[in-house]
Amino acid sequence: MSRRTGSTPTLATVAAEAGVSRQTVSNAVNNPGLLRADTLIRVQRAIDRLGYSPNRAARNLRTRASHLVGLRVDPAVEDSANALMDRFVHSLVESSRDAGYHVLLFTASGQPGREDSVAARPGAHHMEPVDGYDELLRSAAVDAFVVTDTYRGNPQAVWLAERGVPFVAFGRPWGDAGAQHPWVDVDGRAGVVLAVDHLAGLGHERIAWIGWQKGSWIGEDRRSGWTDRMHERGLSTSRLSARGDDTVEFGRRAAHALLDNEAPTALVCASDTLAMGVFRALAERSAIAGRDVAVIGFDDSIAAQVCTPGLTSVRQPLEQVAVEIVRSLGDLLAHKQIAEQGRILVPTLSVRASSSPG
Amino acid sequence: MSRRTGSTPTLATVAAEAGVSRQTVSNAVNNPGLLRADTLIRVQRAIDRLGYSPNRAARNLRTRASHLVGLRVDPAVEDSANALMDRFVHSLVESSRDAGYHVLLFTASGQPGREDSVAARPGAHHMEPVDGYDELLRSAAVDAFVVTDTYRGNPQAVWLAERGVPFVAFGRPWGDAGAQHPWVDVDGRAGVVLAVDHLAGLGHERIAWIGWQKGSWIGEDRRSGWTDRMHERGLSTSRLSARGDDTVEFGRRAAHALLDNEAPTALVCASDTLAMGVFRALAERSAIAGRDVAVIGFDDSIAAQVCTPGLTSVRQPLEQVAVEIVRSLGDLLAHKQIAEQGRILVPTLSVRASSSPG
DNA sequence: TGGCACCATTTGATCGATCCAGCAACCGGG
DNA sequence: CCCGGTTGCTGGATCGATCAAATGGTGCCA
Repeated sequence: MSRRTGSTPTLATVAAEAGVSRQTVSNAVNNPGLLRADTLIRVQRAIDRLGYSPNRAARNLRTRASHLVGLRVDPAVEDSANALMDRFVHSLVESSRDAGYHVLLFTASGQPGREDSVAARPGAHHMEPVDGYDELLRSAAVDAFVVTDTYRGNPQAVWLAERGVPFVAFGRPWGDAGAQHPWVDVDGRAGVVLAVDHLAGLGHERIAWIGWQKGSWIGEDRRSGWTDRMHERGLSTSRLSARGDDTVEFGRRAAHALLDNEAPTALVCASDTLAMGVFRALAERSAIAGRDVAVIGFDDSIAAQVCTPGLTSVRQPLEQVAVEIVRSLGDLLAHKQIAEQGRILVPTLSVRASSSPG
Repeated sequence: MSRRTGSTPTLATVAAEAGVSRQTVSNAVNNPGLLRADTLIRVQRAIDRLGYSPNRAARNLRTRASHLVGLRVDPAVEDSANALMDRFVHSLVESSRDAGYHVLLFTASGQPGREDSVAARPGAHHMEPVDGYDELLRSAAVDAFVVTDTYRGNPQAVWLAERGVPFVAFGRPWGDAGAQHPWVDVDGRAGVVLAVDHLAGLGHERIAWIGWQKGSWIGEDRRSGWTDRMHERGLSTSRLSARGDDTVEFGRRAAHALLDNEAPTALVCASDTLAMGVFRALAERSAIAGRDVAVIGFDDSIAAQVCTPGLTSVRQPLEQVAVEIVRSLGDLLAHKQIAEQGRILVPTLSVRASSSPG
C-alpha cells in the first residue's frame, strides 16, 4: 500500500496520516456528527495537510448518484431578442452549487427533426428516446434534468415522465392535467396585467396587443392578461389585436397596420422581439416610442435595456425561478414528499422611457 | 450474481446474455476491431436487446478521466449588450459532444473579491486556489477547463498553468510571453480594420473611436486597428478618440462630446454597448445613425441585430472559436504534440443600416 | 455484577467498469 | 514435428469511495 508522495491523496492516504480507518475519514467528510470532537479535528487537519478532496467518480459509483443535473441548450435563434437564458442559466448554476449540484450542458444529437417527429403525435407512446436525454440517463451521467423548453406542448416532459426520470420543468404542463412532475413557472398573464395597468394609469385607453399565433399556450396566457384587464376596465379590445410570428419583422408590420387603421396610443407586445419591430415601424413613421406611442415588451432582455429609448418590459424573476427549481430538484432526489407540485412566480415591470417620456 | 430483470444492465449482464466474458463486451464497446466479426455482432445484439450503456462513474473511476470540461460562467453584467456567451457556449457544447465530451458549468464560490485579490498581484506566486477551479480539479470531476475570462490579465490562466492543469483559453496570453498553454483568439484589430475600411469606402474621412480605458489589452488591440488603418489611409486621428468605461452611458457622453467638438462623420466603437450609447446620444440630437452619422459596434450582439436602425458590427466567429478550442482540448488530453500553441481567427463585418442608409 | 443499549470506530464487501497477465487455438517457417 | 508469434478471448485484480455488519468500550439499570 505504498503511495508516492505527490500523487493525489485518497481516503486511505488520509486515514494513514490521521491514524484512523478509511470509514472514519469518510464519516468526517459526510457525517461529521458521528465522530468524537477530537477525532474529527485530527482527521480534518490531515485532510487540510494533504489537500484531500474525495474522488467524484468513486463516490458516484458507490452511491449511484452523480450530483449532476442535465440542461439541454438548444441553438439560439438569431433575430430574436430572447437571450434570457443567460440570466437563468447563471442563476441555476449558482443555486445548484449551493445545493451540492453541478449543471451539465448537452444538446440534441445533431439529427434534426427527430424531436419534432415525436412531438407530432402527442397522444402516442413515445418509445423513441427523446434526443440527448436517453444516453445521459442510462449511463447514469446525471441524476436529473431541468427542462426549459416548454413551448409547443413539451414532448420532452411527457417522455421523461413516462420513463420515471426525475426532472423539474420551467413552465407549466400546459394542457396536460394529469402531469405529476414538479414545475415552476412565471405568471405571464399577471405580467401583461401589470403592463395594461401601467398604461391605463398614464391615461391610455386605446391599448393594442401584438402577440403570437393561436396555439401557443404561453402566448394565449399572456394575451389573456390583456383582454381580461381591458374588459375589467371597460376598455374595448375590438380590432386592437394582431397575431403572427415572434420576429422583428412581424412586429414592424403589425405596428404599421394597427397605427394606420386603429390609432392606438399604446402597444403591448408578447415579447421584446416584437417590441423591437414596433420601434422599427415607429422610426419609419418618424415617431418615437414614449413620446408618440407607448410601447411595452416582455422578457426585459438586454436589448430592452440598451436600446433607444429604453423599452418598458415585463421582467421574469428568473433568478427566483432557478432557486425554486433547484429546491424542487433537491426534494425530488431526496424522495421528500413534495408540498406543492407547481409554483407560479409573479413578474415585475421594468419601466423605461418607451412608456413614460421625460 | 442473480440480477433482477428491469434493473439497469451492466457489463456482466450483457456478457451473460451474449455468452462471452465481461472484457469482451468492454472491447466490443471500446475496441471493436479486436473482436472476431461474428462475436462482435452477437455482443452488439445483446447490447441493443438489453439497452445497455456503460456506467459513466465506473468508467471514470477506472480510467481516471471524466470526459467533462469545466466552464466557469460569471454573473452577466446588466446594462451591457455583451451576451455573446450564448452563441459561444452553444457551439462549445456541440463541438464537445462530437469529441466525446460534455460541458460542466460552475461559478465562483460566492466569496466576492477573492479572484480580484489574486489578480491584484500579477507577479506573485498564486498559492491560493483560484475560485472554483480547485475543487473540481482535485476531485477529478473534470479533465480540463475552458477559460474565457481573458480580460484583466487572466489570473486564472496563470494559476492553472502553474498547477499543470490542462486547459485551453479563449484569448491570447496578453503580456505573458512565456505562456505555454494552448489558446484560440479572435483578431480584434483586424475586425476594426474591416470597420474602418468599410467606412472609408463609403467616403468617410473623419472617423472617430470610442473605446475603453488604457490598460485593457483587448481594448488597445482593437484601438490599434483604428489608429493604424487611419494612418495608413492618410487620415487624421487627432482628437478623434474617446476612452472610458464599457457602458451605455459612457458611449452616450463620448458621442455628444465628439459630435459637439470634432464633427466626425462616423464613429467606431469597441463594443456594441458603447454603440448603443451612441444611438442614445443621436436620438437626443434628433439625429439618426446611418443617415446623419455612421456607427459601427463590436460583437454583433442580439441588440445590434434587433435595434433601430440595425447596428453594423464586427462579428466574432464564435462557433469556429469553439471548434478550435475543442480540437486543442482533444490534442491536449491525448498528449498529442501540439502543432501550434495559439490560433487567431478573423472576424467579419455584419453590415446593417447604421453605416449604410437605404 | 450481569445484561443490555449505545457510542465511536473498524473491517470486509461492493459499486461497474478497465487493466493486465494468461491461456488455448491457429499459423507459418525451419 | 517443434517452436515462436499472432489472434481471440477469459478471469482475477483494481480504481477510490460508501455500505453493512461487526468490534470493543462505556454507562446505565436491574
